Amino acid sequence: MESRYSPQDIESRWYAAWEKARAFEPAGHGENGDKPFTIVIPPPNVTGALHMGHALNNTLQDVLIRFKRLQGYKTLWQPGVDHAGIATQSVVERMLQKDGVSKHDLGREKFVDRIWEWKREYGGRIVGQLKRLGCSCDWSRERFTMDEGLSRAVREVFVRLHDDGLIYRGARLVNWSPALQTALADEEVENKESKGHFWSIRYALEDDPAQGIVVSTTRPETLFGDVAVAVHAEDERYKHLIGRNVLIPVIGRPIPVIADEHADPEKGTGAVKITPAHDFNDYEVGLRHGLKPVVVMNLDTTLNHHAGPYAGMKRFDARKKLVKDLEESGQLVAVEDRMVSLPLCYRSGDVVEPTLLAQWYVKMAPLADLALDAVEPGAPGDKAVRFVPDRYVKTYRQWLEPRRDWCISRQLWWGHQIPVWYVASETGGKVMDSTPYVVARTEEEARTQAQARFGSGCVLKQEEDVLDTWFSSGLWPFSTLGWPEKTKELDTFYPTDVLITARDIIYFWVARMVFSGIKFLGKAPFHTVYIHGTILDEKGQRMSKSKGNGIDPIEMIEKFGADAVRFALLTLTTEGQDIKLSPTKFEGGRNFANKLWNAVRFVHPHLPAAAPSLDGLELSLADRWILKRTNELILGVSDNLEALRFSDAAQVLYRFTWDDFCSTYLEIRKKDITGEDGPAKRAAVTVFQAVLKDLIAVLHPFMPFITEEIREALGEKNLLITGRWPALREVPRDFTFTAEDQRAIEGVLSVVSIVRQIRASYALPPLQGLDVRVQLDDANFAAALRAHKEIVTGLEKIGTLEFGAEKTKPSFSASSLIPGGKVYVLLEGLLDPAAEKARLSKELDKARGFVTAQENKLKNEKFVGSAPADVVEAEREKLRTQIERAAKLAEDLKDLG
RNA sequence: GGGCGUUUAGCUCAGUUGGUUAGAGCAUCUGCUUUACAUGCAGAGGGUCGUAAGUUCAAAUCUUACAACGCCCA
Repeated sequence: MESRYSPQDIESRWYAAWEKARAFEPAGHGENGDKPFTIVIPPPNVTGALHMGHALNNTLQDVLIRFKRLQGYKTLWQPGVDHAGIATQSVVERMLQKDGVSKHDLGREKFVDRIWEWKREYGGRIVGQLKRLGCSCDWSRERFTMDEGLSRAVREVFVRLHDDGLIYRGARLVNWSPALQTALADEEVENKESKGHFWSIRYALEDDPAQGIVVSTTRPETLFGDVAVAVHAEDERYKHLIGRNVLIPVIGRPIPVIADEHADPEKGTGAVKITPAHDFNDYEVGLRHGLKPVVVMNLDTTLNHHAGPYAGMKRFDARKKLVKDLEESGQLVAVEDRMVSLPLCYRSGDVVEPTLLAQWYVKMAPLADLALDAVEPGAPGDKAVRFVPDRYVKTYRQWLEPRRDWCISRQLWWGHQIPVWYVASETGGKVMDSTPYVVARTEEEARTQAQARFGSGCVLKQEEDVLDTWFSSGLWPFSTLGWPEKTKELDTFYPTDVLITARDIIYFWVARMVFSGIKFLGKAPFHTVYIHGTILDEKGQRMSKSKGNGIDPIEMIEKFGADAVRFALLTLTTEGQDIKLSPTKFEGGRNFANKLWNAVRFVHPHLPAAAPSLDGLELSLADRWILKRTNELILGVSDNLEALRFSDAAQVLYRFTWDDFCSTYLEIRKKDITGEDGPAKRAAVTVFQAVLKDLIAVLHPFMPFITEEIREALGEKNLLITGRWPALREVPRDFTFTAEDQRAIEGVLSVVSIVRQIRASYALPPLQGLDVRVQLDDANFAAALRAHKEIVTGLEKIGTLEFGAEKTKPSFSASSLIPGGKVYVLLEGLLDPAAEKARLSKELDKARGFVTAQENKLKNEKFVGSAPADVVEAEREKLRTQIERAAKLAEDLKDLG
């Protein structure tokens, strides 16, 4: 074995071995063998490359899946990718653009073929990267949202929702992304504050141009679409104007002054222009007053004929010119700099234009209610969803509660084409808002339906729009398992268990999965949603391509190893907290792997060939102690993982491995392990091997690669990944460990600790044997420690070591306290009485300070009266020990003269 | 404006239901070529737990207010 663990050489080998063994496929063994445990991967975009957020998200999933697999569950980690409509279409469009080809040159069908080609060639990139990380997804079941089966699920859901009256087509205001030329859902719009202006413009009264009303706006170019000016009904400044007409500047079209609460007397001039076709608030105002919207902007952001002289100009050019013209004509009353909230398209960054267009919608109220009920305290078991941390229920509720209808149509070519067929022949071959349509699972079904209603000669034309990507990802927990077919997989693995994701996905995805699952399968898709934190850079900023502050997980894997990357991320994953990351954080993981590696490397030549059995061995106190600690390790890791406390689980492993197993146990038994064959050596190497076997099993979910490598070095035949979660060794059947043993090991270890402190403070070389006297208050305790003096001599270079109950302080000795006694280190010729005095005095002051505080506490009758008896007794005990400490320190101090 | 989170050692963070003399890793300092590991070993220093008030016998922990920083929504 190499003196340094080098992950690079072994990781791909083990991954291949797991795949070859089909270890990722659901199996199950033992008493849990029939119980399924399922996680569906939050499908990454097919265009995506692995970033740190993915690395964290998938590490967490892999830990749980490997843990449950070892426990014997029939585990399925369902992988796959998402077709990411907008992102993917843009990528391929950009590629074509380089060759000077537009998607329109190709036509829809050929363009979609090109995307499929692209997907086949580049789309699997992230899958390969997940493998580098060690993810044990069942790749034989990999799905893609555009697969035939998943597309069937999409059509089925569309038809069923439509039949239930939950899908409709309607013309209303939508978020229009001019750059992408598609409508967007509300969640796909990001509002960003940026510098803008507030222009105050005077509208003259129609019947008295000398009078007017000044309105303020951040988007003057929309004034051609104004249908009213609104003021507050109680606003004394404008009361008299209500009902009269004002003229839109430039074009002179008369519009009424109306009273509406949308006008806030405190804001600006208190009068606002109403443009229902281009503003969401105004749209509502328009509806309230029965005002017909006037559309002034085309989909390419040029203004239309309503804009008079500005017709044909792009929105921002028109704004610039209009402002200038208004200024010149004296109608611009004021300009104010101010921050404005700009709606931006989350993909293109373009300014979104609210636009009046016919789109397809899902009626959310009944579905949102299903999802909301799922997080109510009394929700029935199979319809209940809990969040970890539970505060995210609030985020989830906030999004669902408005029950806003969901715009699901996108003017894209890549995606699930909406399964709606217009009967074009009914409107002269053209598709118009009034054209009747049928909704069906297939074109054939559509034709049958249409012919029954419109006669055999009718001509059908399928809706050109595609569905929002989230429409299909919302079905992921069951569409991947074969729904709407009644499959065995669905039967076995639905509902799934835990969904692990990031908080920005709660809106987009989690809520939609929950109501889809309950609506179509009658059961929530998972019982638990674990929301992990966001990965940030060292300064606490989000990592992003544009900032260039990202840390590439693959680069880190190459530098430190996948296990190290995983372990570091797990250590940092405390409940829901964001993670400030820097490459140095992975060093800890790498060092940890190397530590374990070297421990194994050291003992390796001495390991017995046979499988470890504790029967008939002469187990020392250290042996029995590490066996007991191993039980605690197994329990600690299990409990923490069950509770989704990843960092705590990792911490337990780290502490055990580094402190207990390496620094303490291995150091105590070092001489025996490398020594002559005999009972001591046999016991030591066997216990080492037995503990190591359990350790690598419980460590495996966290560090799958190095643990397989070590397992192989131990000569084990079967892969660790498909092995068993270790059972606890029973006390006293397998070994004994009593309360006295615990006291004894703590006693000898505290002697070691004192010797080390004194050695360090006198700068004595590690190899200088020290003569040590340990004086205990209790002769039995002295005997118990004496029986295990080999632990002290194993950890420290000792000359002579005596344990006794007689209270004499050896001359020229440094002393310190351990619970129940004193430790003296003989330092003839070396002792520095002044330094020694200072050290002891400091200790004594501390102890006395504590005694005073403790006495005051116990003098307080309220404390003694109202605190629980066990707490009071514990405090009394503390006082007694500190009084004793103080007395002992004072004795030794006196002896120093 | 509404919601949520964070504030504990120089840095990054733990601290479960209030009951220790508040912990870890990194960094710092001292000493170690002790033949598993310098990606290491041994030891040490370092915190009035954001501020203020309150509840309580007892507060890093509960309540309220304030401050700073961050995220989400409008």
